[in-house]
Amino acid sequence: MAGKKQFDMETALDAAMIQFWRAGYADTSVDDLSRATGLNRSSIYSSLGDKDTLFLRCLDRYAARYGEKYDAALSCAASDLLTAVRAFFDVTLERIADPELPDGCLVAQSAMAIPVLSPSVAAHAKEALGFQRLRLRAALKAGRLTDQDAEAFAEHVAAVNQSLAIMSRAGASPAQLLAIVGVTVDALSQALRTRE
Amino acid sequence: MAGKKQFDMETALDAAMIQFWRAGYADTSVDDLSRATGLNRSSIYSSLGDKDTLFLRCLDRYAARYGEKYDAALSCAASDLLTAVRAFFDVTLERIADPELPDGCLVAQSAMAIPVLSPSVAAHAKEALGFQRLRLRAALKAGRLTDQDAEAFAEHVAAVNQSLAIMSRAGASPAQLLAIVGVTVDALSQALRTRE
DNA sequence: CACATCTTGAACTGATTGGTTCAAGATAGG
DNA sequence: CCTATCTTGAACCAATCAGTTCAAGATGTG
Repeated sequence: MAGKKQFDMETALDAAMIQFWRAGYADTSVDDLSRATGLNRSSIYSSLGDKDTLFLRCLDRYAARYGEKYDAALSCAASDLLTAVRAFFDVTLERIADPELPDGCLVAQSAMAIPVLSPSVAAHAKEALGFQRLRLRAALKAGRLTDQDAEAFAEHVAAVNQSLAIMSRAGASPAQLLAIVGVTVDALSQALRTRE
Repeated sequence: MAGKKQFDMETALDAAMIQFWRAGYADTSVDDLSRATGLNRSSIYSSLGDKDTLFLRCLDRYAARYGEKYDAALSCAASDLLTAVRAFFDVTLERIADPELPDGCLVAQSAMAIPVLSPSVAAHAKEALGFQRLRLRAALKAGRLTDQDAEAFAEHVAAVNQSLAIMSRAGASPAQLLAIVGVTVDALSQALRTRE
């Protein structure tokens, strides 16, 4: 079988992304990637690059895909900040609830592995986390929070969001995850109420 | 050199623990452990067991050591819950601030790697996280929180505490980490105030 | 001094790692 | 039908992995 592309690049990249997402960089071998994508070993190198390059592409793919969703969730921040932040967390909660996808978060996992990742991969992971904070800071300022509160809440919400990755990996139930974000949402609600 | 023990077991275990803590299970080879402990390869197997056994010992060691500190921090929960929770977070923040120790948290890192860890190691990691929640739940109930609030805050505080591991790995500053826990502490303070 | 005890370094096994190469074969366009 | 193009599987490489074994040597005790 040959002549034309035998596989769909997007599907293959998704499969590789999910493999990295589930097992992490260190615990994913090129053979694992071959099995996950259904692609031949040599096809991976010729079409997707070496392990490092491919991981970078998957990380960026992940950040772009869910970054868009987070952006969309926060788009109503100016008119209804509380709903926006709830929607922000929902992006994560729904992703975790999806049985097709691994638990956790590729960015969180990569951040955790930074001391043993290549500099460029580490930089991309940091960048993805930093972008998340920027997103949140902008949304919180667009809401009715003071600059100081917006900064603090941006750090907090980003951190709580990442904590869902750890907790879901450890087998936390949807109810437990909801309790985690609930306290944060209540705190935000309270902060908004006192400033009315 | 021989005849009597040439190395201090406690020092060696600490060195191994720190190596796992920094690089994680998958990214730590037995040679790394040999280098970190200063022990010979064969000494590791004869004195500390194989990689899996040693990792388990390090994980338990870590959980016991910091578990005690968390317990001590929460001991004043009944009389002053807010101070207790602040002290709880301080255990983590001080550990992160210690330049002798890696950033992050061995338990958080192990939890994140659960899908690729051996069942027994995964169980210990889950157990450590579960114990943390029990600790917190007991403390929050001993304070003046309702059962419902205590449950939710226990999940939340445990999660935020773990999030510090991710954020510190990604290079968050002490001020950023403080902002993260600040929102939680404020929320707890608020919850206590409304119930007075 | 001599013995028993323990550590050490080094060698070794078999499996797996990331990475590369290439002949064989299947296909599409001419 | 023929040819140029591409994928495929398999083999190969050097390096590293976890794990084991053992002779050599150093030590404290008797």
